Amino acid sequence: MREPGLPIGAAAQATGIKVPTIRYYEDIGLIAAVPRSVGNRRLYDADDLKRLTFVRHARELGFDVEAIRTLLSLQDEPAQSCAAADAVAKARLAEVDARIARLTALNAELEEMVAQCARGRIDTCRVIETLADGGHDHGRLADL
Amino acid sequence: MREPGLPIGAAAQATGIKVPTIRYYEDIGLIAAVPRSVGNRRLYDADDLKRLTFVRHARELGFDVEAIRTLLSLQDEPAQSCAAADAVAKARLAEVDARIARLTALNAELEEMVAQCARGRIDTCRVIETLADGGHDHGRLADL
DNA sequence: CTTGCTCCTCTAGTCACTGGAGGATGTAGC
DNA sequence: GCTACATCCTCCAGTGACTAGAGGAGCAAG
Repeated sequence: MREPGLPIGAAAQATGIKVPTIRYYEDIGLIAAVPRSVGNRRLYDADDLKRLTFVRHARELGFDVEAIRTLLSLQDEPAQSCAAADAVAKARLAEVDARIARLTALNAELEEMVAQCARGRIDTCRVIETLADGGHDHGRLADL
Repeated sequence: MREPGLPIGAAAQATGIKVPTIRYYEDIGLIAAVPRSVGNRRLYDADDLKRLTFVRHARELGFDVEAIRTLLSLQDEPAQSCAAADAVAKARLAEVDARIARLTALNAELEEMVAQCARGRIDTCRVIETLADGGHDHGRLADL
């Protein structure tokens, strides 16, 4: 039972995902290809919009595309999906916690820099020196 | 007064930046090209290591390459650099604060998801439903 | 029937790296 | 001096998750 559905622009508005991004998701197989109109336009019905909204929300929560793929496949299974979905969510949670910790440390350091800069004379400004000192090993360069 | 200096591998170890990344920084002109040995190997002296460390630390603090370029150019100017460096740091601080706020909200939502899943029976797992609901508009997809 | 919008595909660009191929150089042991 | 072997060199391609543009086709209104 597929109703005709909306063209991609309307789907984009409805879901808050940009048009090229929707096409991209189809390209990489994250979202199945939807049926086309006679004039070859994509048509999105209510179910498709739901799936797109699911993806958007998951992306907002920081799940990467692979995780979302997993989640989407779990969605179709009835039973044990819970443990698996839980694992994905927990992994994400751990990442988020780590990031918050890192950013908090970072915040403290930046605030110190700005404070020193604000009250010091020009020759005592230590914004750059603070950075150059090498500092306190916040972790790797990767994925702040 | 340039001492001979270390080869790139040792520089990488000393600064915590990977070898290809150091070469990449030179490529994009973030770091000036260092002198080479007779055998065409890059040689890094103490000053170069300082500059690399500066870059690493700035990247850890979440500055993007353009901001670091600005910071590095400010470093060479004597006087007004403080105000400019301060502005860069402040802008970055605001971003960091925003990120922390976002991640904290996200953390709460993930924890709720996981908690519901953990104590519920299989058929009451709500990880996927929570995602599918479309949720509370945390902002854009971009730069979590 | 023309204007102007939305849509199509395809290609290339973004950012900050990361990895590999294929070849040159440096060092340690024999 | 010779042989391993590690380290270095350059260049090119790939990553993730899009984003932007070219060039063309479809569609709805006046």
